Amino acid sequence: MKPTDNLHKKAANLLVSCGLKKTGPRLAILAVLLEADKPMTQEQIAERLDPAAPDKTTIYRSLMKLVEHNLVHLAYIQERAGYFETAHHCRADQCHPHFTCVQCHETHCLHETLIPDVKNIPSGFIVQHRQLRLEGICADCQKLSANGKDHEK
Amino acid sequence: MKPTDNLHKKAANLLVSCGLKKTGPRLAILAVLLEADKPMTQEQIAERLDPAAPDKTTIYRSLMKLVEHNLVHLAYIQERAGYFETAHHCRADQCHPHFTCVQCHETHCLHETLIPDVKNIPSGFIVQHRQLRLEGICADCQKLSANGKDHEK
DNA sequence: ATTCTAATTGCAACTTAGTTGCATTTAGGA
DNA sequence: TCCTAAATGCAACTAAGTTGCAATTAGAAT
Repeated sequence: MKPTDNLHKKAANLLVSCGLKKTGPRLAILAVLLEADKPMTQEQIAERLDPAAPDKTTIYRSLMKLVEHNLVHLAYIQERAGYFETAHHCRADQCHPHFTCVQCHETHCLHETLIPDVKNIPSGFIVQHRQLRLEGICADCQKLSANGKDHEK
Repeated sequence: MKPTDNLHKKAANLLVSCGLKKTGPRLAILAVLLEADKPMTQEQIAERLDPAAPDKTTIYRSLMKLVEHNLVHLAYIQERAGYFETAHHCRADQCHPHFTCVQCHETHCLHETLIPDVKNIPSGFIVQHRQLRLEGICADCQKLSANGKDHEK
């Protein structure tokens, strides 16, 4: 049994549980996102699926449907491109935070990190969801700096 | 003394304090952002400055310079457009959170709300800055719902 | 005040992520 | 197997933001 089979089965279950049709593009896209377990752009998904990738329009429309049914989230936008990820380990009131390194611009999911409650919210606002982005220096870039190597762009 | 004069003076001081040239476009753009005290797009800035608005390229380049020198932040991206705001009441390690209403899609700055410290960050990551986005229902939309008026799109 | 130069501006052409309209195909219930 | 609403693919489009370059200008040097 190929590992892909598992992912497709998982993807199929997720689609069914939302009452969505199990179409080829949706299964493929969801499987890719489940396997990657990190945010991806439409383009990256297409590359991953090459040469059998669905049309770009279909990918976008599929992603929208999946977001609509809460199977996928738009995690963040970087360089004008949206990054999507599966929502299967997110809570209703928060996803995990995302950490972006200011040197190498890589973004990491902090699956284990909880977003703390926020105090002092002005009255009148009902908060349903919180999203946290962190910036700083990742381990790799710290090592590079420690080695005396400057690697500015 | 027109209120605009104050803003221009403030803007001029900020530019000088960063060693930036006091050019017409920069003064105008900064003054607009200082006056609005909320995030604006390039287009909104241009509208505000109409008919004497600088070229769109100039606005973008000015904003980039201002961001570079930490006078302005890219607060968030919505509908594929970047929203910029003055950084003059932000701390180095965090800005204020932004609250977006899921019904009317208005975004509000929560200037008084602090972003709490985050626990459980995997070792290896040095966090320099945190950014929080909140989603929920704003006071206006709560009132509308209470009045029994459905105003879905 | 005048001169000089690097920085800034404006314009036009471009890039590209994402969208729209429409004809064709298909999933899945009847 | 039939049927229909939903989904797909393609081509044309939209619009935010970028790039190259020639003309202008802020502000330091003279």
